[in-house]
Amino acid sequence: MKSRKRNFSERVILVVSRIPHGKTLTYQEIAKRAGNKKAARAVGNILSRYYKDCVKSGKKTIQCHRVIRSDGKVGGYARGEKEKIKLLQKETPPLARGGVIKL
DNA sequence: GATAAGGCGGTTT
DNA sequence: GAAACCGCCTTAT
Repeated sequence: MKSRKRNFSERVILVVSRIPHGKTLTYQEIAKRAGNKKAARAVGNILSRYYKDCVKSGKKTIQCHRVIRSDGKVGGYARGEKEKIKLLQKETPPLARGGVIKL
């Protein structure tokens, strides 16, 4: 939907794309940065859509696997939560030991 | 501390 | 314009 809320999805994608290597962000944090901290749910939806859209378009995919829940759980993933966890543990050597980091 | 239910915002069809 | 969907969060039991 391209209206005034277009900023939201845009922000979400931007923030997620800005996540540095080895770091993870929570949906809530992203949602908060996007404008609505309560829109964490929408964030996940947007990410999934955007990810699929990227793959479908053959463009570079975003780091959607670096996005986790506030509980420290990976949450969900279009390609499977296991893959997401694997990727996170592989590229997250320092802080997020044993689980994941927040913020 | 863990599990259950409710509510919330945004997108897509 | 309204209903359904989603990768959630928060509060309550």
